[in-house]
Amino acid sequence: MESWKKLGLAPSHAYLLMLVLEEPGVQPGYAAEELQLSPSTVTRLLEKLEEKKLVVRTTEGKLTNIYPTPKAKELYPQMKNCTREFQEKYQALINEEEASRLVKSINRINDQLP
Amino acid sequence: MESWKKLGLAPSHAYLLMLVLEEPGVQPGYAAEELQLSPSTVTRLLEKLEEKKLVVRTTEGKLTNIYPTPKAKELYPQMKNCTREFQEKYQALINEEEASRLVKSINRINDQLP
DNA sequence: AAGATTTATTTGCATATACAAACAACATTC
DNA sequence: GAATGTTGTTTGTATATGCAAATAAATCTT
Repeated sequence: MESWKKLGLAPSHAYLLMLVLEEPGVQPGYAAEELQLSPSTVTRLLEKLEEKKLVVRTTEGKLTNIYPTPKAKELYPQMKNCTREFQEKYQALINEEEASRLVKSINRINDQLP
Repeated sequence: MESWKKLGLAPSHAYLLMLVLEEPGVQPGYAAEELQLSPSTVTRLLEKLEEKKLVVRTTEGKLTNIYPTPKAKELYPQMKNCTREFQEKYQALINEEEASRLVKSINRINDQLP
């Protein structure tokens, strides 16, 4: 988590921002599903990201599109680094097969949930 | 989660209360470790439980002991029921071996964490 | 086309939780 | 035994998050 602090972004903000960078124009509802958050939480995260001039929202009718600003684009490589660091740290910490077993278990269970 | 509502207790409150019922006189710090919560969170939960006359705190020196009230003791069977219901619901939902594999994975990983 | 239903987003309010600082009692050291 | 450090608990403040209601736009019904 250390790494994120340098960026001045909480992980949840950063993950949303990366999604916006990877799919410019993405809509809040889709982002909510993708990140497994409620729509209202996404709205709150977007408020913060907008304050920080990292995204802009354009609303047309009932749809809203989210776009990254240039400032956000500059941050992208650093954010990628953070996710990499994070993974490396945890893969060192957690035995690798164990982690992949866990991920598989979780995915299988997820498939079975309603 | 339905089941808990009837009791008027959020699950986290109920789990703390059950701990207190099972180990009367337990201390906040110990409860925090046991429930994997921070001490401050336990304090906040205790405030609520005390308001509802389900526990009492007695402070001597820097130590605090938590005791269940008779009212809490009456609730115990119902709370036990809730945990049972909850488990049954999820074991029906999730394939059983899968769940136990997952629990094992999580435990193994937990053992390896610092 | 007016009214009813559905859908996407935002707001108001509530809860859970933590971190850091404050506090209070105890323990250590010189 | 006064100063310093340690430990257990509580407060102040902040963040993350969700549910239910409000809003607003799109779609369907008749």
